[in-house]
Amino acid sequence: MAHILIVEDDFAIRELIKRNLQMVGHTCSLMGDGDKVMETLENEQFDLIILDVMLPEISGFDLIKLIKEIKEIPVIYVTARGSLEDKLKGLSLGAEDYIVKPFEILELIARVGVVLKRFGRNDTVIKIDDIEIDMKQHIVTKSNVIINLKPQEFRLLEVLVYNKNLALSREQLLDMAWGYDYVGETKTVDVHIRKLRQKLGLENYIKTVSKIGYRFELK
Amino acid sequence: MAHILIVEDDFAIRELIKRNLQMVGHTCSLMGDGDKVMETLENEQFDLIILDVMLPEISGFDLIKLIKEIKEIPVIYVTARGSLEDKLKGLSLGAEDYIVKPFEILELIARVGVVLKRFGRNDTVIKIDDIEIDMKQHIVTKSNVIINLKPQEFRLLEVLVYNKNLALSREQLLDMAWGYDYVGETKTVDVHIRKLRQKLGLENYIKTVSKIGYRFELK
DNA sequence: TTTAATTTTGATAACTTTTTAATAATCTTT
DNA sequence: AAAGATTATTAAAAAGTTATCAAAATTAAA
Repeated sequence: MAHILIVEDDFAIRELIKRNLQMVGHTCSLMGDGDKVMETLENEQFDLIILDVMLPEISGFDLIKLIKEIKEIPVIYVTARGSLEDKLKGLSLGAEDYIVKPFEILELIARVGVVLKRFGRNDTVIKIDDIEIDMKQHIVTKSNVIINLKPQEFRLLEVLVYNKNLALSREQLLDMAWGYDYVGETKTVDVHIRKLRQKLGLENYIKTVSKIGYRFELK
Repeated sequence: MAHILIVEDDFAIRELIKRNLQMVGHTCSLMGDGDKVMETLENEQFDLIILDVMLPEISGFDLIKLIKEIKEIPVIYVTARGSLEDKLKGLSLGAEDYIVKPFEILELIARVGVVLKRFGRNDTVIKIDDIEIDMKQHIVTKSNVIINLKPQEFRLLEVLVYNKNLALSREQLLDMAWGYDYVGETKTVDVHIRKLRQKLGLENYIKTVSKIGYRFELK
């Protein structure tokens, strides 16, 4: 999927972000301070930077400015402070989004997804064994045969793929694939999961996590 | 359709552009810097060049100048968001259009289409089974019988053909075939789709993508 | 200005998708 | 191993979307 640079001085948070982004298939490089960011950007291609604005040496805001001068790369910045002013400052400097600590890890993943999509850097075709999911064409094939998925099945599949290897509760799945304002039973998730397993032969990939929900297991 | 040269130093963006132009049927050659552009142009025929103005070795603006000296070939240049001055500079040097990063991929495809059309380099006749669409003359025939399409029906057909295999929402279709400033119901798209299907017997080609819109499926 | 042609809208029919609810199967815990 | 709880499976009901038609509105032409 995407290659992401994480610049964050707190070791625990750095690792937390990395672990979770890796779990859904991104690759990550880590940095504890802003010193070598510009240098690294010269030599390595990234699809996205996640940047703490409270760094020991250099202000994250200054860094955004520098990054934007040399590269057309999206930045999501992480801020502890709550002031609206700070948030706007980062955005006006060209950051694509921000997130406030402490944050929900699923929210971070979702924002990363949105930004990557906006920048057209995420995969439009995902392959699992003989299954191909083409996000742009809205077509799913298995062994090159088109499998007709209902719209809601497709959305659920997207969410599962995008959050692969994470255990997702039925409520989370409803939020993400049906929308936060959805009202209805969680049972409908089960029924849709069944359809995906059946139509795409994903019995070995979509695992039931008892008492919680489901997890899409991918290498 | 057309053969397009993409000169862009950012690998991800280069591939992104290629992928999408190929999806709608163009062929592409890629270059990471401006060094060999002139040389390549001597040996290979292109219908269009997409050129990043921020290249490592040579300025894209200088390149436009050089290209225009030796060839009658349209150039669309890609520039980071910025000054009006820059945009005008490229146009005054003879570029046909420009696009600002980060860009919507559909917008790029649309601009490529417009420029190719203006230069008369895109296919003027497209064939689907027994249907022939003459883009230049605005004439459509089925089994050599002229089918009278209303102007708006033809514009919609053009957009569908030009974005073949992509799932397009009613809103996107309105933007592209009716114009971004169009105000009105999306229903009118449905009615025009019906007309095209009916008049041209395209029931098996223009697929409904439930909850999204339509997709024109071609080989 | 009147007439003709085109486009849009709104009503309803036809169809598709989603949800629910009931029952069977499976898993967990004691 | 049995009871209790959770999940799988089905199919019918409900909800939602798209297709179709023709009248109304708009635009262009005479």
